[in-house]
Amino acid sequence: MARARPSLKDVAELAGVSTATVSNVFSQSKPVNPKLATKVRRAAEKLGYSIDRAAAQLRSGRTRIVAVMVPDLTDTFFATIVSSLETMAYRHGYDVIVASSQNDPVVEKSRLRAVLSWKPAGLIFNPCSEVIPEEVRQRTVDLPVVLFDRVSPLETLADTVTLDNIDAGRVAARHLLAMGHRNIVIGISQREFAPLADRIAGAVELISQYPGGNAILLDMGSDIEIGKQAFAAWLERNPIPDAVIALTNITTLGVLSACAEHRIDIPGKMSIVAFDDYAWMAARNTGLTAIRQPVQAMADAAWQRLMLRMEAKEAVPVKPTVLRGSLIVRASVKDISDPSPHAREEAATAEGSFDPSGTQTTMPIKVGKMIH
Amino acid sequence: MARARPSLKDVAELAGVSTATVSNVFSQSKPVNPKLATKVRRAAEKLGYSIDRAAAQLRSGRTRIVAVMVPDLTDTFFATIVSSLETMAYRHGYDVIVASSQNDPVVEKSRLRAVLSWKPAGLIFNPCSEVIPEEVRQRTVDLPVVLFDRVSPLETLADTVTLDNIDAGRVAARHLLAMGHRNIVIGISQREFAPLADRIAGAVELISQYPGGNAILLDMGSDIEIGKQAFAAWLERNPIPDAVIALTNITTLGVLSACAEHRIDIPGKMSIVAFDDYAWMAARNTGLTAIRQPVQAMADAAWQRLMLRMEAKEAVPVKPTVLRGSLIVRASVKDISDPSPHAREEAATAEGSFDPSGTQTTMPIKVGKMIH
DNA sequence: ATTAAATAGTTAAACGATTAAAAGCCTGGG
DNA sequence: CCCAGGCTTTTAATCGTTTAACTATTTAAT
Repeated sequence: MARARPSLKDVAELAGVSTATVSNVFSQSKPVNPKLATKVRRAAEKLGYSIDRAAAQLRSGRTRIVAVMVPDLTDTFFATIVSSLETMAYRHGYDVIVASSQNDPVVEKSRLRAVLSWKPAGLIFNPCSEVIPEEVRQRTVDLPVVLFDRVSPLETLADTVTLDNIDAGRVAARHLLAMGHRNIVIGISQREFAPLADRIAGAVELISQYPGGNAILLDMGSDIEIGKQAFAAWLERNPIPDAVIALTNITTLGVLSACAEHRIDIPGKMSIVAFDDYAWMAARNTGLTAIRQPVQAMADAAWQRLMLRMEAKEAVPVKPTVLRGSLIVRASVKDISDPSPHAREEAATAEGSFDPSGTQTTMPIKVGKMIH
Repeated sequence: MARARPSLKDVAELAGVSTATVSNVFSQSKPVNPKLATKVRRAAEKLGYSIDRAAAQLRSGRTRIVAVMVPDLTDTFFATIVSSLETMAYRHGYDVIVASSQNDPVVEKSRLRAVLSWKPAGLIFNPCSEVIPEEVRQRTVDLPVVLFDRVSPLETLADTVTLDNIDAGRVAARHLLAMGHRNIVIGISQREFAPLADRIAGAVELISQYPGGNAILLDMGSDIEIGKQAFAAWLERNPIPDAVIALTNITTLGVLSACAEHRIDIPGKMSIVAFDDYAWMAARNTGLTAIRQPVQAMADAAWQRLMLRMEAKEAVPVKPTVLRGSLIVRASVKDISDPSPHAREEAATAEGSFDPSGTQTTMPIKVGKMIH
């Protein structure tokens, strides 16, 4: 009973064919007589045969592995992406190797080398900083790569899949402006990251060209506690703003903490629109109005591009995919516009529609005021 | 420049030694003269040599892979565990293959087979249901396995790492009782899961033997929306309870949603203690009092046991590890005890201390009332 | 001085698949 | 009837390590 694991040879013997035929049955790289094929399959079944990855890989030099690197698995956004990718990969016969860079470029480099040493068939890479490491740049020619999330859609190094962050910034700002808000703080964690820079650009553009609009950029760091203190410190030296746009989950939590501590009523005294839509945002007395990223669509797009490249015979031209976010209106933005008959804009809520034109130009930034 | 990847042989040639020696230098399975060793290493460096996993594995039959299976990567609790395991594994020269069963036993089985086909050196398994699949049971003899979280500490099949859920249930109940609460709803997602069963046991035990104590078990399903409706429905047919113990993140969110919708003030009209400590729980006007699992310690313990087994020469006896949770007191529990001089209990906040005695007995359950 | 034991390094045979190249086997046209 | 050409199947080499078995060298013990 406790016999050694059966090999191709055993199957071949039992089926009365050569090992090559058995191999062809499983890899379907060459056609095999259906009669023989079933015989082989039956034999394999009987022996409980399953292919040996190591041997197959050694000989063929290929793998069915895709490597996925994210800045932080702990963040639900990334975890959801990974989970979704895992499902799709599995469905297509690939296995996923995940690595998290813990938001540290040094760790990123070393983990990257580790996952690349698996000789994956493809790489889905979400850089933790604004610079794409050399290891990826080099491999971009011989390895299917798709860059994800923390990259500019203008990046030409490889396929990219990103949110339309400029639009997202605009949507947040437009909503706030339409509701009568003028003094708007933009809570930032890492100003350099492409998505954040774009969100800022989009929001600032609209706010600063609106009569009386005043966009205030506030760096809150990449830690909730620090963000809370930064926001609290700012509040001490300034009047409460009409609203804040929290550009990330971290900043949202920072702002919320500070407001809770300083007893600032939301949306009574101050409104807020958050980024990313988490379950807890709805389970509050005042649900958080937020811009939702089409997580599923983003994962789909990334996988689709990667597959295309992995399975393609010839070179595939680089293409950026930019997806629209959607505004989820809940209760954290108060309407303080004067009741005169304004044209009140509708909240755009078309979830995750593909943007067919993959092109995008960066908008000029006008900053109303800047605080460090 | 674009030469083929160098092999052991190339390194051996350049260093002027045999391939066996080079192999020994890298695998350190046999001692080699330090002088030679450095020569080999230098040669390897020069060629940019790195070992070929597939070949090594094919020949040796061993891997440096550990498989990790969780019910849902999307859940921060599991994601944190995975992330932590990944770090530790990497540090010890192992690679991690993650798979999520999406809380579906069928998916679990198939993903399990997939990860096992990697011939991992170890498996950290967090079942998605209360039954441990056959695939794992069988392998438990020849494969280092540690069972995690959703298992009973009484399980003898393999090492287990769990929260002391009975104690956690007691701690929640004790806190509530001490604050004067008597009618306590226990919000449950999946009654069968060992951790929840134990939390229930612990809480019910204390509540029901307390004078006037009344524990009400309420099934809220494993979905926030459903949980919200279940709780709301219950509220319509019953007076608002003094407090609720939400046994999982899902139930917490469900209760919170229902309360928000029905304008039930927390903790004014009703108190709540949650399980698991997420960042958003602190960033509220009334921070959530919750029982925190020592996530890091749990991951550490799991890894430590697995390592022990993977590296051990002889059989290692099965050992359960049970870790204590800690009560994080914030603002969601109101003190409604009468002001007579009671002995007010201290909140136990010793985070993640190891419980040296790995044994545990299940407490008798007395249910005050039961509602479906 | 002799030999046994210990140590270090080498040789060469695997491991289990894939895949060129060779070999069979048909089919149909001349 | 023969042979070209298109299938399908087989043969056998090969991928890059590890490792058992062997050889050579040193050390220790008598």
